[in-house]
Amino acid sequence: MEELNRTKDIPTQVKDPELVERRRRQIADAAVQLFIDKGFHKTTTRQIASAAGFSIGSLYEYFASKEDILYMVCESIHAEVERGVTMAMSRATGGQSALREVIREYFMICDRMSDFILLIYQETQSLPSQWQNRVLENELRITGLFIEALARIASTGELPNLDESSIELTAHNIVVLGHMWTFRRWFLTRHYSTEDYINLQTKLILGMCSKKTYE
Amino acid sequence: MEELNRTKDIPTQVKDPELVERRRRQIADAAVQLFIDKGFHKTTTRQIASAAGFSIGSLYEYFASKEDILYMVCESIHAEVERGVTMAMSRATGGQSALREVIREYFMICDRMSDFILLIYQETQSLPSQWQNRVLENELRITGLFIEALARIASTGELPNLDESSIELTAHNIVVLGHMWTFRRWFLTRHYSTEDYINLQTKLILGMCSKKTYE
DNA sequence: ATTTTATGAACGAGCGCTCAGTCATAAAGC
DNA sequence: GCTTTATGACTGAGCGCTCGTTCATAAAAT
Repeated sequence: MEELNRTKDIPTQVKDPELVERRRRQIADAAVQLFIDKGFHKTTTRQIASAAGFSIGSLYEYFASKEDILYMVCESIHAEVERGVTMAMSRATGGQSALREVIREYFMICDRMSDFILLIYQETQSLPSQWQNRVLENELRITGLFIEALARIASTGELPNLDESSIELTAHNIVVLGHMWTFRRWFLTRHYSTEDYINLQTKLILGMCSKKTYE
Repeated sequence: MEELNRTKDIPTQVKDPELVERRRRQIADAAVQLFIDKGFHKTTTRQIASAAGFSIGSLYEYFASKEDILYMVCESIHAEVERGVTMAMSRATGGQSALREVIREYFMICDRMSDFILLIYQETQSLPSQWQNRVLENELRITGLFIEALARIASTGELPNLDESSIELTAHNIVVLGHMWTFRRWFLTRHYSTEDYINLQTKLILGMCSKKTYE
């Protein structure tokens, strides 16, 4: 889980910035697991402090509120997802199969980060609204990566019947169908392996993009 | 919002069953709005009672716990969605365009019930686990309606290249892409009207179902 | 010696839930 | 018909407790 510049905005009492970053990461790593296991509201600040290996007092040297901790957790999660997607895209070769590869990598990230992504779905609403917006912006930025990738592929002449609007919506669809693997996991894993899911969804998504439509 | 037989399982002190039903509906209607506005955890039992026009004491004559109220709210929401989908399906004519119609009706339901569907995504985790399972079963039953509908259409020879697995996953996709309109509303409404969204998604989903695939 | 960081007891607001009591209505007794 | 008793829906002050947060103090670092 990675520290972000964004978290500069969270106020602290402590002077040494390097220490702040180290401790915050320590706290966030402890908190995220508790949030996943019990939810934000049922996790107490004392539990977070002790899981991170500090006193409750110290915790409040590094964060001004419990919600700040949640915010940092959400930021870290999105940062990791974004990092993964960006890497996958820079690795991907061009053309039609680039899309397959990117989808595969993205779905693998969703698989690996299931619990974390689910947490964002469930607890974003618990954030103060200015931070809710930040989290939604993150979601949008990640979707934007897919829009760019699709546009790049479309500009090479593949995906002939996708206009701009369709490209944008398809990007959202891909992102959300990745999330679907996380929030319908309880059911989907009974019927599909990760591989099956990726292959089948890839087939369906490519069907979305690359053919004549009924009008 | 509709009362369900399912809620028989919720215990009560009150003898008259008709009164129980009336009062519970009254409480649920008040509670759902509070839950949507402030979330389950930030809504207090006193607020629910007073919004329903009772004392806190009475509230506990009809429900044994705050979580019971959330459970009933979730059940009512799913009941209404299921009712809508079932009606749409019985109305739908046969053939290719039946799918279009059903998707349209379902997406309209999602539009109308946005806040409610979002609530289920956010607060199902706050339920005791046996009731969580009930809610997930509801979600599955609704998906099942789409599986049946797709199977019916496929059996007429339309949708040639959908095997059983693809039909099932496509049903999940349709359900979730309807939900997407609710949980990405903050962004999607900036770019698409409800009509645009339905038309574009319908085009993309039909693309999923009805064409040769790349292998 | 002074500044910075760490501690955990203490605080008090707020929570879900209870329960002794009220009161309108209905049944029973006369 | 009138009085008494029984019923059960309804009330709300208050209990017991948990929680996020603070702050006086100690320890460590410089």
